[in-house]
Amino acid sequence: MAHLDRIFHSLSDSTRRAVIAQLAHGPASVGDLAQRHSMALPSFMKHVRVLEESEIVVSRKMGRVRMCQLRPDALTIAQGWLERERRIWESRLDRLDSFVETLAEQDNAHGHE
Amino acid sequence: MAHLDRIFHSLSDSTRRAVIAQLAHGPASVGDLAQRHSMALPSFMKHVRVLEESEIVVSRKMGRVRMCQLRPDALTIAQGWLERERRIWESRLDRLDSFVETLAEQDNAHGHE
DNA sequence: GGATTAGTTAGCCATATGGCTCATCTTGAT
DNA sequence: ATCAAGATGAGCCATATGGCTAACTAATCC
Repeated sequence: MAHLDRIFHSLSDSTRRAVIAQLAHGPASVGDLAQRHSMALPSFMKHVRVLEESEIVVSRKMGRVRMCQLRPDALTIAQGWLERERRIWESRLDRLDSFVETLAEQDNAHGHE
Repeated sequence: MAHLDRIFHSLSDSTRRAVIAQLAHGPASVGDLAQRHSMALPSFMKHVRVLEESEIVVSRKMGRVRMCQLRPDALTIAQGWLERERRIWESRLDRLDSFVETLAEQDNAHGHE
């Protein structure tokens, strides 16, 4: 599960989430992305690399500019995991509800409303 | 957005994701949870604490046993963020499609610049 | 009461993270 | 040909993370 580790780790930093949010609106160069975050470029580059290693972002160099963009399926893996767990959790709550209902019915067995 | 930071950080560790997965099936004590992960209890407790600080898990002590359970809205915040970003990203791709179509049409009409 | 069980606290350690600066390299503009 | 711009590489630093052991507390069991 090292991939999920990397994906969620990427998402755990607000700078990187901001980069994702920005890239959701369209491709941008490292410089463009860096501008909004008052941070030295080498520091910022580390974030870009983290995003690339988690396969959320791809980039390629055109001239001296590196253009970055989101991968089409960037967030679906993370969403998939969350959705699966939530489903399990909710189906359990449903069963629990009906279990509680059953209990309630049994409880009412001798005093029907 | 320190809260999102903490949530995604919690999710970035496979031990903690396993705990969430287990808790999705129902409450469990710290001991129950720890058993499957060959790890010293104090190490494991740190994970539990991380999960509590990110408000994914709540626990309360009954006797000498600490019972843990998922919070009902545990994963919705993370899902919400992911869903918002994906929506932006996809609506942009839609616009881009029509933009490319438009370009193609113009290209056919006038030639290039 | 004494032993056992389930956590908890404290502290150690190696590595990872996230920031910085300074030096370098490549490309684009003049 | 030179210079500026956009990255990139190397390396420093403080703090955080994730593991451990050992010692302690508090509930339960015999």
